[in-house]
Amino acid sequence: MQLTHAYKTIFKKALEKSSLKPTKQREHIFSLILNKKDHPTADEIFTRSRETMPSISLATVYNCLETLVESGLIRQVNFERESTRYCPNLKPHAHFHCKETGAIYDVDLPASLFDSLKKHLPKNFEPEQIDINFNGSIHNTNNHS
Amino acid sequence: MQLTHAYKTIFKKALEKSSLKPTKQREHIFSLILNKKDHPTADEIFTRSRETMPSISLATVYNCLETLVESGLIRQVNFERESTRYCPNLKPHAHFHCKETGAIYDVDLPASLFDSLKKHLPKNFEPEQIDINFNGSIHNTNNHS
DNA sequence: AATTAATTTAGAATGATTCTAATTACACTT
DNA sequence: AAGTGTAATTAGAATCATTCTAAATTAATT
Repeated sequence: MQLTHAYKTIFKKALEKSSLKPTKQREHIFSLILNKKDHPTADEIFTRSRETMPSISLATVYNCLETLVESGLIRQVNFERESTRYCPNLKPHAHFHCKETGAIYDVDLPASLFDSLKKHLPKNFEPEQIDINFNGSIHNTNNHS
Repeated sequence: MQLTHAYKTIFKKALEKSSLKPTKQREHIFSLILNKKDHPTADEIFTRSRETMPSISLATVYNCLETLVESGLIRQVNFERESTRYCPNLKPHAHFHCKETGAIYDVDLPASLFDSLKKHLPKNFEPEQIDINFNGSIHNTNNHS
């Protein structure tokens, strides 16, 4: 539940670039998301935060998540109208949502694929973010069937 | 605000396949979405419905939209946590969301692109639906700048 | 120590959607 | 045509994630 020195620097730099302060709460939530990469919801983050920071409030969790997203340290992931989830993986990737378990998996994609997607937009469309979401199920690959 | 004969057949067939009934309300809402392809929300559909069917309720609109989605006649489109929007375009395509105006545009994509996306999934991941959402702005292409 | 601005906090408010229970519509028997 | 049963519709209450509000706290600066 501690940021490495490297991440602490990234964290401070990113916040200061938007003239935001690297507070205890923001750092706590950032480290929590970094260290358990399971795409938690705000409420799950709230519960986990309180284990080591019992005084934190839900509003603060929402506030911190917003500032972390704004400063580019984490990404939001939305599936249908489920609660927003948060993801520390900043590499180009997609998400797979298992409709049976509700789990979300990162799917790495080459940047070239994002480029070819962009080619299909009209020239004056300027995408800032591209979200690719798979929805489906995960087959049990039982050996020796 | 009337379905063509061809669409009426498609409509009936699709519902009957799931043993659902082609009611007045369902047909009304389907025709409304087909004829104004601007990705309306449930609430917008509710308002438009009442113009010609004043007795319809919001709950019915939600119910009908659910059955139309289930029977594959329309698709849901979600951007962040905004209200769900509905789309009658069943061809493979993506959506572009203009963050300035909030408007949503269809972006046609070749099926081959969806295929190459699928190739990046682990073998036991079975996608049922792939959502591709662009978020950004639309530049004003002023001539003679 | 006093001033200021930003952040955190608790709890209320919001808003989209879903749920509930009652009513209505319709297909199928008698 | 009346009766029965099932599905669909309806109004309004309930839910739940998120945002808002206003007060309290914190930290940096004078």
